[in-house]
Amino acid sequence: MPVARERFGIDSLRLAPRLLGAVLVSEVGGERVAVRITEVEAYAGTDDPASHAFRGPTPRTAIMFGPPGFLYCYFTYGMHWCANVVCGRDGVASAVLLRAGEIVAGEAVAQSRRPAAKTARDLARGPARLASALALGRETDGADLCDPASAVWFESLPSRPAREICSGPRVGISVATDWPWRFWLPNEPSVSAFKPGGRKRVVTTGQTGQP
DNA sequence: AGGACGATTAACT
DNA sequence: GTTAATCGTCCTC
Repeated sequence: MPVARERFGIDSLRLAPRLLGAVLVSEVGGERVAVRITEVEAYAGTDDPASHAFRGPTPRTAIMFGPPGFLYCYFTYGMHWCANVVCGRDGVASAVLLRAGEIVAGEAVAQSRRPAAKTARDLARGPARLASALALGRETDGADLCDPASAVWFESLPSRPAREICSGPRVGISVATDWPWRFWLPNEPSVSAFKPGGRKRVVTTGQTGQP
């Protein structure tokens, strides 16, 4: 059973830490793959210069301005797809980029989709790799994560953030680089290496955000 | 109509 | 550490 839509109806900064440890499942082409999310980034729509939604809705970003609980997939660098969870209330373009995870089911399928992956931890280490392992792309853009018949859904979503969470600047952006809106679980092999844009690591113990 | 660039990855030196 | 690959999207003319 998918997670109820109202669970996604919160701001990206509050949803992002809760997505750490969540299990996302995709069933595309009859093949099922599940991933435990270990790294995410929050994007705040029209308030966030790094967000695709910053300059208002376009055909590509329209899904982010709608109700929560949908998948926003976008194509980048001429060859890769990345996937976001649309959150926040209807009309507010809030979303969380899924940056990395650990494959917990369908590893052989994931490996067949990611032939370049040398080890299991590389299967979903990075946003485009995660999308590729789960076959998220043009076909799943706009997928309703809360529809029981959907090809993509969350099997679990922690009601509280993990006990220990790290945060730091987001990766691969050129604006708002000092906003610590990237979140990851410590000691996870699937979390991509830190890249230019920030060297600091802020360890948060205890719970993050509001209940 | 044209062009710059990107929420990246893999394969190099 | 560096760089090619590759094309949809969006901005400018």
